[in-house]
Amino acid sequence: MFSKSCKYAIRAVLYLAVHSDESSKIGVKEIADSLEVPKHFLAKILQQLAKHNLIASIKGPSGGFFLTETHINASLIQVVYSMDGPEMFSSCLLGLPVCSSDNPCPLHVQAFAYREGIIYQMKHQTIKELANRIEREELKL
Amino acid sequence: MFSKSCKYAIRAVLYLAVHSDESSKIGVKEIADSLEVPKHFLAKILQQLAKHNLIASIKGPSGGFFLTETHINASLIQVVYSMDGPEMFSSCLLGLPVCSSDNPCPLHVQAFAYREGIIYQMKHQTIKELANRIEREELKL
DNA sequence: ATATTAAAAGACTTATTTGTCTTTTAATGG
DNA sequence: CCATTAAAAGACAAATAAGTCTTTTAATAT
Ligand code: FES
Ligand code: FES
Repeated sequence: MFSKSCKYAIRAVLYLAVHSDESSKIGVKEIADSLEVPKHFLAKILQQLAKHNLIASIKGPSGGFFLTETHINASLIQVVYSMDGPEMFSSCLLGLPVCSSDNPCPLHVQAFAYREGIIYQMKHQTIKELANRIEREELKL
Repeated sequence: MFSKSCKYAIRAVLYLAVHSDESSKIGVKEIADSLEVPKHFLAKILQQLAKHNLIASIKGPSGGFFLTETHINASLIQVVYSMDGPEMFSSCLLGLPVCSSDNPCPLHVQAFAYREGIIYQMKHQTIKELANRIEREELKL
């Protein structure tokens, strides 16, 4: 469903949501170590997220990555979109050229419900809310 | 979610379910043309399905691929399993090493529920039932 | 038997994704 | 200003997935 880059991106953003803020930035190394993902690969992903204004970054000593109030009140859907593009939201489970309820494939009904369910959550829940739930319920990253 | 091979495989099996039987076999060319997928690539996929006994094949003149009564009463889940292996049924949406309700990732609740929905359908519906529905509702392949 | 047909098998190429490494740029503190 | 720190940028390399092509094997009909 998601590419590896996208999975790493989601986890990294949530990690930042839980652990960082304006005054305590976090470096790639710490994130990569915590999430157990390749450091340099993650660096490129974080760069891309920063370029799309989904996370903030500052160079130099005491620099690193962090989320501002704006970032943390956004939804995860932006992250998915910036990593994997729009296809995920609209593509047919069987790879047919269009996915539509008017002209559905044999698996459309379930597939559509599945996709919409996940999208709905990612769209209508802020990163902050997710981060709170992660801390409250001690969810994995 | 599914690899391209797996998508082609599902579509090909459903195509055979609708159009073939013991007495009217179908060649790779016809299937590839109908589904608009690369012929030689599909050939390898059909070979693999045949080797796993999910479809039947006969060489030579008037040969081709087809489904027997046994094949058509099986479920699609076998096809997925034989192409993409068991990961799809058990892997975490965020790529964490294990997916479990005991130790869930932040997206587990939705991801799990909806995944189970698709798996349930693929597991408890026979290929024959699906084929009937495809003809009745004129679904795409 | 033999020519024909179509799948089986396997070698190979291309494309995409994932991962690594090095160099450059910018911010900070002394 | 200068040394240090950490992200940005970009060039590569490896791994996997997707697709192509050729040769071999088996079934059929003449
Ligand atoms: S048409 Fe296939 S999932 Fe919607
Ligand atoms: S733990 Fe991530 S989907 Fe179940």
